[in-house]
Amino acid sequence: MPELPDVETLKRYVDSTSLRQPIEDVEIDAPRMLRGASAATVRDRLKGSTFKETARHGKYLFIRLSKGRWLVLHFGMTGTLKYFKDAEEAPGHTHLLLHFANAYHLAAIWQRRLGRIDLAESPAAFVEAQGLGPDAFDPGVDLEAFKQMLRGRRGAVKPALMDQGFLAGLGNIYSDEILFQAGIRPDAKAGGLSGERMTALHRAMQHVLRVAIERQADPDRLPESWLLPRRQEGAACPRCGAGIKRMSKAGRSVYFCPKCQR
DNA sequence: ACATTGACCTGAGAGC
DNA sequence: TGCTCTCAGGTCAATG
Repeated sequence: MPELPDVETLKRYVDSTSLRQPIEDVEIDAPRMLRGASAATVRDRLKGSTFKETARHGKYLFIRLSKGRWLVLHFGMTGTLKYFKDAEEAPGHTHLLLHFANAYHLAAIWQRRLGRIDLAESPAAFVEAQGLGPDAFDPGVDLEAFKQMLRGRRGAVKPALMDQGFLAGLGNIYSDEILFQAGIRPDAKAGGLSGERMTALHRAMQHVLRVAIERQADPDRLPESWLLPRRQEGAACPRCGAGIKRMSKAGRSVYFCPKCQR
């Protein structure tokens, strides 16, 4: 699930459910997912805090705690959040569970344990320490900045888009979608794209992210004209009807239309 | 600098 | 039904 639009949706979910509620108790069972702060430190910091505000950078969600510092969550491939009332509703694979004073609960769930829980002084400090590039949806990444960044890359365009140190937030699914909408082959050289194609790529990136966020990153609500609902080998390209191709690259599947993307 | 591979985890779906 | 195999929206380290 969690690429930039999914994490933005989770951020808004926290905003609409969990702000300003005192946290009365905390359960953590996530040894491998804690890399910076220990479970005890995270628990102490959360317990008795409220959530003051949220922020997002790339695929990371940050939540400012009233006792100071920010909770950092990364959702890996299967992570998500659930806010609920009845304790019996606690989902399986919950690795962080907060009990609010209003008797509601917030569960952070990772079916596969690929994810991260941490504390940071600030989102900016974390982004710096982690070596993340600018957020892909940041207006500061305007066309000129984007072109400048691409020109410095020698490799293929898809790995560049997915490189969190280059641009933060895009993963396998959305980078395929953006390249599809821009009409660019995933294995085209990033730095060798014409100015026109870089412009198309930038426009597609903005468009895909904006629409996906508007639709709460729900695959069932994304436009039929997108590649996303047909990411399977041989499916009909929504634009030209040709068969969608699948390639394996760096251990991940790449889907594209060989006719529309050149 | 860049690309590839395997490891980390668990579950779903396909094929037999 | 049950087994085995492959794959899944991410990242990191190690290797060519």
